[in-house]
Amino acid sequence: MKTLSRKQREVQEREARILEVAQELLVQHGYHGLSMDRIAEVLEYSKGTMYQHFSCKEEVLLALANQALAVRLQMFRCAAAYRGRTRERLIATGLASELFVKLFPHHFTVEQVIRLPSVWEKTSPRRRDAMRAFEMQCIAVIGGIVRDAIACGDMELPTGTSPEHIVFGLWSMTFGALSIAMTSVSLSDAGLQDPLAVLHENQSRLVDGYGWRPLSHEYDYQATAEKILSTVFSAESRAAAARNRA
Amino acid sequence: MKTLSRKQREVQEREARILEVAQELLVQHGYHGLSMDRIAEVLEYSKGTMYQHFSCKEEVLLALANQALAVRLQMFRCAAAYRGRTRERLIATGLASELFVKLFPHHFTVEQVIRLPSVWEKTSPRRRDAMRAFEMQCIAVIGGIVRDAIACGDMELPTGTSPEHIVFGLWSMTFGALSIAMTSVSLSDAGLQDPLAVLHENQSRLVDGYGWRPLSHEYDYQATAEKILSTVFSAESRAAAARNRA
DNA sequence: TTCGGAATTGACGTCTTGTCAAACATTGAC
DNA sequence: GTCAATGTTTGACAAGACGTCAATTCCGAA
Repeated sequence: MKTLSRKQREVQEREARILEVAQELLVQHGYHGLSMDRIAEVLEYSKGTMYQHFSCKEEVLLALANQALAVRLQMFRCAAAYRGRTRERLIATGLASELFVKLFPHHFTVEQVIRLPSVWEKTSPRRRDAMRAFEMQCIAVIGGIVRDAIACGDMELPTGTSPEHIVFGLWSMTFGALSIAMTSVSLSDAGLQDPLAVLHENQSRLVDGYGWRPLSHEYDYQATAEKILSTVFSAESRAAAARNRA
Repeated sequence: MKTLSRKQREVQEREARILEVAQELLVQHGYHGLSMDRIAEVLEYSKGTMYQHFSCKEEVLLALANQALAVRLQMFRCAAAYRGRTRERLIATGLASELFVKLFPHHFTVEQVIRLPSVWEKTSPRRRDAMRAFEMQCIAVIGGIVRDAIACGDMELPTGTSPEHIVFGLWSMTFGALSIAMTSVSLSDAGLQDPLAVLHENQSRLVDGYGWRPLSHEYDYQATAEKILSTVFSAESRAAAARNRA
């Protein structure tokens, strides 16, 4: 029993190291620079051993994605637990997404690649389901805030509009804005020097459009954001700032 | 002179055929199924000849992207020329994006791939600039509608907010929603059966949030959308419907 | 017909993924 | 301590992709 569990621990340990190296290669040399051979070479294991852990390269990527998504879900839960008005809690989740992309810049590439049908197809149902579960739980966290807002009278939704509609709106806008900001080259040429600030404005306007009180001109949400960054996510925002400097 | 131009025509013709085949392979076998060897095999040319036209595989992809983007820009311009209130013209451009992704489903994969840094790096400045130019012109078209709205009093923007901010909001939301809808598997599990309808609602709410008149509850924009689809984009919407059936 | 430059070819070098038989290590029974 | 059985690790190998380039073919002009 003891020896078995030691073996198991060794296997888990090595799996973690594989992902560590994979992430490092991804950060340093991009997607092109990530290969099973190179991971094996760095870790001084043979390629065969790699394939004992992950049946294909795509599985490594999806495992990497899931690792990061677990952290993101945790951050979302911290954000949703912020003690404040419902709309402030929503802002906290928005800040969580931004800090997440700053802290895990490689995750963006990973998600871009993993979502390609020809890559997705090769992954295992087990890990696919894990990823879906993370996605659903993130939606549920934000959806919960929306429901709280309705319950406490901060907002009314017309019949036919479910809380998930707002979640989808914020999700798509945030995802889209970060995607474009990360990959598009000509934004500042088009008069968009600070896409993050513009994203914040648009998020506010969208939520205003749903009549979620207090509306953006009735309340100092800038102060809310600063407070959240310095309390709930103080460690994360310091780490992100440090990374920005480097 | 005459013979030279005939040669040139032959070259252009072949280039078009290469892109045709590349698109077909992409649609039928996904990104994984697209290779230079296979294009050459289908066209019964040698691989070397392929590389006379495109210096690498990435160039083929970017050429494909630019081909589609030219069509999209054209569609945007048609949309913006719709004779109606400014907000109706905006809706026309939204419909144009949707029809575009329905008519060029492969373009989505292409853009996803081309935006990967390790792919983008290998492309030529010439084609990169072309892509950037298409992007900027699309922004300019929508930006023009926003400016018209301000000029005719349909909307006021606070100081510090440029028309491009709204463009970015709509762009990111639409891009994000379509991305998620195309690649995410668990949407209907999360209560989002019809992401396109939800996108429309969110676009309306965002524009409402900017106070662009007439607001969504003051006007029948559903009717506008139907009219646009049956007039400006009647050919495109019929083609998209036919493709949906298949 | 012949010549010279341009276009075309496909074998080749290199890299990557994923497999598998053989070598090696570990365990538990005696 | 020995040994067989079981599990693990290895690296050579097959398959397939990209991109190159020397050799060949083609073609128009003289």
